[in-house]
Amino acid sequence: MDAVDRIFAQWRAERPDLDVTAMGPIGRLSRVYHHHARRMGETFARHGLNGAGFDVLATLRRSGPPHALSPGALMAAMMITSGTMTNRIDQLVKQGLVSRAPDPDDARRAVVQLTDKGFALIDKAVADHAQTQAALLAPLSDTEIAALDAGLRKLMAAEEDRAPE
Amino acid sequence: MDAVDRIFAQWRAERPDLDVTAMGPIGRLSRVYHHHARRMGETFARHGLNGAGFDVLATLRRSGPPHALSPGALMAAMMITSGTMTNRIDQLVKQGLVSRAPDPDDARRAVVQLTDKGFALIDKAVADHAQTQAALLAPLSDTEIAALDAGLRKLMAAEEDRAPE
DNA sequence: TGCCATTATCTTGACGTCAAGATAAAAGGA
DNA sequence: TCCTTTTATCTTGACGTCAAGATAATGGCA
Repeated sequence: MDAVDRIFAQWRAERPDLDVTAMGPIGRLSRVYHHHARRMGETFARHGLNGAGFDVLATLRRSGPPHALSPGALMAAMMITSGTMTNRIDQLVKQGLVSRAPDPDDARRAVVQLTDKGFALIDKAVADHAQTQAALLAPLSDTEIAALDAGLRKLMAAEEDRAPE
Repeated sequence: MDAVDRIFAQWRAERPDLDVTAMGPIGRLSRVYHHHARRMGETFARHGLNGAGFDVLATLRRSGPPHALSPGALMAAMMITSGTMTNRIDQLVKQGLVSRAPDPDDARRAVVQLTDKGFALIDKAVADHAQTQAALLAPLSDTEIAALDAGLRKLMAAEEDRAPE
């Protein structure tokens, strides 16, 4: 009987005409997500970052040498809007973690690249982050993780089918 | 091979020293959560609400007659800060969906209560919401939903143990 | 070549959230 | 009773995000 079960029971009592069975898994997923976000945010903060900044640095880092992408490519990778991307890059430039230069081949484009400082920072932060993520799943056995992941994978696939453009 | 698998493969190539196995389930959970939030937001919008307003109205509705709670009780139910709560109530009062009155027994407290208009609105909106939630889980069989929920429940329990105050 | 639709990025304004602090009332001990 | 601590709510300022629109360069077609 957790917090979501209690909400479920309240709805059963107040609106017995409704089928609220989906509420359990969806409500728990939301709570777990927010818990993960908070824990990971603490990890990022230890490196002077927030989730937004970490995402950009990590995307550049894992893209491999020369650790440079256009704002548009970063946007696509993170599923955020252009205004958000501009803002994120501004902050990281201000912190000296990435550089922004015009693209010589297409003047509409910019090239966002990890600085040495940004590279060193993200390489440490991502190692810390991987440990945090492992800790978040530690309550589950490998079998349980696999079952959870299978369900999530199927839900994610359904979503990607839905918005194919 | 979904988007998260591709990110995973990039990390394996760039940082083979790290154990990034937890990234898959956690990354997928985040994506699924954001997809759910977007879909549910569309449902709320059809009723002139956003997720914040829906949460407040739904919490009051399922609390049963007289459909009234203090801001503090609402805060605890939704795990948000006091400033956020004040703002949410302000918006709903402005829309005529809830009333805010001083508590006669404790002048520090307020009593937030559903208006008739708010009651009628949430009763329709929550029915719509239940359907949306069911649709979000439709890609999974009952067995798969149970397996997913079992994992989430365990993660949620671990979180609640962690912050027991 | 010249023009127009498309693409890429940045700007603006609004929103919801939080952290920290202000205000005010209640509760409890001396 | 008085005073301190605790509790409940609201205020303020900052942040990250988005939607819509502005700006500017590219590419394809006539």
